[in-house]
Amino acid sequence: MPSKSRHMFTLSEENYLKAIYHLELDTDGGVSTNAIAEKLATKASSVTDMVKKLSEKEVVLYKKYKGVTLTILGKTVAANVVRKHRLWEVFLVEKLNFSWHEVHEVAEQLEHIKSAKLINQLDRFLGFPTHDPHGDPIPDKDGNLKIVEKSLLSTLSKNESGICIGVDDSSSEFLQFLDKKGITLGKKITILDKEDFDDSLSILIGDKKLSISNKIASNLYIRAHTGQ
Amino acid sequence: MPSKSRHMFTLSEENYLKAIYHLELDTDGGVSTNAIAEKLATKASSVTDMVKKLSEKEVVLYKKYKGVTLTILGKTVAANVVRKHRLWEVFLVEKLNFSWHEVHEVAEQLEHIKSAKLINQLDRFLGFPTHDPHGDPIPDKDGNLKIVEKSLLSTLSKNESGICIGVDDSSSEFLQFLDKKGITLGKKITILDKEDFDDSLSILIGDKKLSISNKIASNLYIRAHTGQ
DNA sequence: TATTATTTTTAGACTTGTCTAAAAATTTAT
DNA sequence: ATAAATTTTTAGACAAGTCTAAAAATAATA
Repeated sequence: MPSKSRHMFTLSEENYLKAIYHLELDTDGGVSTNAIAEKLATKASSVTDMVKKLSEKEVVLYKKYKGVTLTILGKTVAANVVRKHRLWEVFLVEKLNFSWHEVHEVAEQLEHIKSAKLINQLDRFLGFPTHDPHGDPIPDKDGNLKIVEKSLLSTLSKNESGICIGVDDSSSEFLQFLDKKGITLGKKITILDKEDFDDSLSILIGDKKLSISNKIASNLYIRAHTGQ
Repeated sequence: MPSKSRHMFTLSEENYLKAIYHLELDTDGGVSTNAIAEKLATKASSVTDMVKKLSEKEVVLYKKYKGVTLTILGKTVAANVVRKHRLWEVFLVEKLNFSWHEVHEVAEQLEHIKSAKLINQLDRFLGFPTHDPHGDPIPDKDGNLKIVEKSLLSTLSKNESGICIGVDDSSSEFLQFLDKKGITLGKKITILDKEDFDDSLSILIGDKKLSISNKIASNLYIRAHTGQ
């Protein structure tokens, strides 16, 4: 009976903290009960119950009907789960030959393994990576993210170019689509032309010319790449 | 809601199957309720409940008051958990610089990760190891063990020698004791002398002479090693 | 074999995390 | 600003896995 200290969290608690963490990143103000319920594919009533519990454990701030916010402690715990998730994803791709579209499900399980030594050694073994296979930043031990200046491919103008550094939608379908088109992280992409009619793009990637829809271009992150 | 097929087992069910698997190896006939309870540090009444459930899932044979036996299916499931446990132990020692006394706790968690691809790729990544860091055999995909002829160091006679290939007691304390004495798997051990009084041994390991108690010698497995 | 001791099972309760259905609060719209 | 729609919370229930305490079965002993 590992005496349930304020620093031990169940699998379910970790998943809630992670969901709130992600939702907070693109929400201003508290995260709503419904938003959490949707993200975790559960019911609002279940969220209310859990949020009360997390509030007692002092990892979230909660005022009835007002949504929740992570405390410093909560943010640290959540970031650590995210850190583990992304490090495992790197491991799966770099060492075990997984494709980037196959890693999420397994990392969802591995992120809950508890062992500080394991994760620190894994980090070292992987060469202290800063980004996961989808281009998302890996929080450091203190939960801090290295922010990289990035823009959506769809915002570039004709003749501009950049390096593909991440995806916004990391669903399996989208990633497999990118594989099929030969679009992978690290590749240089140049806008050859933009079609006003449907905002589709003609791009140069490697030595191949491709035409991609605006929907695709709105899900690809690019790091500016001036000069050749 | 992963529709609970006959091939999906909860963490708790897997732990029971594993416990029964290990107990069956050194018991003839059914495994008793109390034995399982002791191994899992739980109560006999809990075991009875779980055993009924496992019986319905057709992974154990159970007759009230008569103990349990694994079915073919149950044995396969259990062996697969053991396989995962031991492969992860190899990973931790070989790749992440864990000591052999540190791996058990973490492997207890990792053994429950569900992904056939993960375990197959891990196996390949590790070079298809046949034994874990304590010398225990790793079941293959079908649950079969490669049996190696082994004897306890305590059964060797004066002037006989062998290769240290495993431990019986793999508690952290014992393993750390062995570390301190410089006794590791793969080393050649020669019996220099046996003391009738307390059955202690004088041994040669590498180029060092050591005196070890019978208790130690009864926990070390040796593969016969004729000639030099 | 009768009695005692041990093992195993049953019965009922508790916790965690979830759900449905209904009530309450908040927000939106008229 | 009041009514309608939406969101959130409460209340009560359920399944999994565990526990304690008591009953039943089996094993050991006299």
